Amino acid sequence: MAEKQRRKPGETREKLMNAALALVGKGRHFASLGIREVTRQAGVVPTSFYRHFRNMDDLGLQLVDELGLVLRRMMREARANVLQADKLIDESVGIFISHARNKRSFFMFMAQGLAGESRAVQEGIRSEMRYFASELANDLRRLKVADHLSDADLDMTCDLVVRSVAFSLTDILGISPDDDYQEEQVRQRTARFLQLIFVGAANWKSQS
Amino acid sequence: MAEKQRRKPGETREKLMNAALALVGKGRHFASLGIREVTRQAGVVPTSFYRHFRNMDDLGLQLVDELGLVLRRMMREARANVLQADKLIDESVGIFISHARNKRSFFMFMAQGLAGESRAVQEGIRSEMRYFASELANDLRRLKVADHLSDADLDMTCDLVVRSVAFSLTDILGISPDDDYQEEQVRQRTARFLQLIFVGAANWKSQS
DNA sequence: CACATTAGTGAACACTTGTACACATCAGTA
DNA sequence: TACTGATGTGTACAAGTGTTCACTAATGTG
Repeated sequence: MAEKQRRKPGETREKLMNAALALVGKGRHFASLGIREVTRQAGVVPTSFYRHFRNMDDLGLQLVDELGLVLRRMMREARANVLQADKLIDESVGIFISHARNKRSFFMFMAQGLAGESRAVQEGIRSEMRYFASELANDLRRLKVADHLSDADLDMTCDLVVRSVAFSLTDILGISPDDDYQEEQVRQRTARFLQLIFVGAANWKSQS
Repeated sequence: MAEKQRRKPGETREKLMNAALALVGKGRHFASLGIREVTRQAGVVPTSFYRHFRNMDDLGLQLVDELGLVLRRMMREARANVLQADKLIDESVGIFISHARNKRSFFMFMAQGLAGESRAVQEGIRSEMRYFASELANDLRRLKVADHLSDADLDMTCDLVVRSVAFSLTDILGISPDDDYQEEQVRQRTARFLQLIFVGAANWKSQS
């Protein structure tokens, strides 16, 4: 018989969430996962699932919360490493891509959730993106690199930046994790997208 | 007993594809659909499915082909209606949004497929987007609105434009189909994204 | 008109699924 | 120390799943 003990509270909970992520990382779509499948992957009996989650949507929501933590950690790292404003774009894109590589499953889950079938998960991820964009706007304000922009215009710019980077996710996640050449291509293209946007922002309202 | 007759070739095929789209339109994710579910919605016996598709992925691929037709029709309409270059953005975004409203299920399928679980569907949708971007680049070249840009830079700009519009899909599809106010918000925001990008393109390379 | 092909049907299969129930074990607290 | 609630286990079941098979009706071609 399998031993039954609860070493730490929430250990199985974590196992279940990791199992779901692992399946997503293997190419499965979150919406197609079932309770039994997840518990099997976690090495846990199906009924244990209900001790921690009401259903798969609930698990998805809690994954969104963890995703938030991952994103915040990434932002903190970016803030610590990006010192000079002129390297800002390249450094940030680099950090993003390396996170997308390390936490591949998490970011796959994020990309899926944007058009997923749970409205709540969808809204959660959008909310994370909005937060990210507003923090980016604050940083730029602090760096005084966009003083000529109104708050609303700066917000819009950052929104577009975040969206563009998020879309690049589908590029990165679509290529093999060890295809360094293609990864470099994506990195460069994403960086140029952002440069284009910032050139637009720099010249915004000066015309018209 | 139900009558059994084959009035037109491919009638059931169409019924199955429409059934899948209908379920997607109701909020289900394509990856979570099953053969039985689709045939039930189509009012057809499960075995009929195999007369037309090998599996759900196959159905998805054929939906991508039809999606291509929808996109091409949209592009043709845009070309016919956008006469003056200064209204180009607003008109195009308007046409896009009205199509997204009319063919809601199709565009939901597209948004889902970008991060779906079938690599082939994913690649198909990306391919449609690339085609769209390259056609857009051709149009802009013909209009001579971006003569100072190299071909590669124009391609990149159009790529970013298409991505931004595609991302707006998740905005539009997330709101209720009859929420005109929110739809107008999305329309304006998307248009401003594109304006920002084009301002960037107009000033590209003139600096640095 | 005869015939091969295509498209549709229904029954059957072996599995998988979500969920409920009763029970066992642990951790902390009074 | 004895109790209590949280957590984990095993069994069970009805419903749903993908797929195969043999059969039938309609179609288009010779």
